[in-house]
Amino acid sequence: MSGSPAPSSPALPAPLESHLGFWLRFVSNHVSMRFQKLLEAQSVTVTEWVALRTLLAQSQSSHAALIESLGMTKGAASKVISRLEEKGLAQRQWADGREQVLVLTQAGKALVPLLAELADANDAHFFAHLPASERQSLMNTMQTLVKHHQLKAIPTA
Amino acid sequence: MSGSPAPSSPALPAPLESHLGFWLRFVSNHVSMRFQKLLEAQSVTVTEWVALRTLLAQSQSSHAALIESLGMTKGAASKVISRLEEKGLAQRQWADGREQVLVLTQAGKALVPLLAELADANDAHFFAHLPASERQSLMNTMQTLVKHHQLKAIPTA
DNA sequence: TGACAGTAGTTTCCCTGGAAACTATAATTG
DNA sequence: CAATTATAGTTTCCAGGGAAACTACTGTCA
Repeated sequence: MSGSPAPSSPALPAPLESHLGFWLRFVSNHVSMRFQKLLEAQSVTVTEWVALRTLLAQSQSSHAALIESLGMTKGAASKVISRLEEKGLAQRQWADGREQVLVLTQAGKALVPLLAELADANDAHFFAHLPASERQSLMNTMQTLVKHHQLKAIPTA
Repeated sequence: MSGSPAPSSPALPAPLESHLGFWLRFVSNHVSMRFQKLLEAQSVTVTEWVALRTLLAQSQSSHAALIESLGMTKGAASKVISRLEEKGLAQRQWADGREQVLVLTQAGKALVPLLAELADANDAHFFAHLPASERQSLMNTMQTLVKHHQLKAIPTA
């Protein structure tokens, strides 16, 4: 019982907490969930926010561009756009027969700055207490990862 | 056109990419999704993996403890456990009348090391190319965040 | 020009998870 | 000891997202 470790148990598997992916998922989930709560009052989801913000930036953006921003499948993206249309925040416009262009409505344009404040507040809540250098490192690391792995849309989309 | 910025546009809202939360979510989603793909061959989800790994560590763990590890509501946790039971990987045991204890089955115990290898591989795929110091910083930052905000179970659970 | 491959976007089906109602047991208090 | 309250866990309902089938248009090439 008190001897050396049994040779038949070849080292326990690494604990969950040893994985960066575990921590990223854990923190990220909490950040998103808190943001979702903030957005709730505006009846907007996190995904919809990302879509709206993307559309504001690109003024008129293709469906394909949105998929890339959202990092989701085209099917899901299509549904997001439908929701935004139902809420009167965005609109589909058919350019030529096959490709479509998306634009924010007036209501959409008006809403984005308001939501942006919530986004700022949420990010500040979670990260403002970190020293600036640490925030910068984190940002750099994330961007490095995205670049290195060429993370864009979902690979299987 | 070339003068100073129009005073009527009171500064555009911060872009999505300026938020750490955005990057965390983006990277984390990709990490989880790739891991999900790896687990798929074993018919196990990421959540189930977290539960299994937790149960291995704590040998016998309460439902409540699992909720904390999983970071999800008790309802969802209950369903995860049901799935694990259906798959013959874990088992509920009623201690006294109200609290329940969860244990891995033989099959569960046998499966965990295999899944652990996949977890290691996935983490390595995403993070191994980073210098060790950067990995360490990232880990530290995540843990600081968890501690600072006391992130455990879902606040509203 | 007509058949066929390719592409953009939508729809359907299914699974997962949160919210909250519900069940069953335990603790409290008169 | 009964009645009430609190707590552990389950179930039901609903929303969001992936997979893949489907629709509709656009080439391309014989």
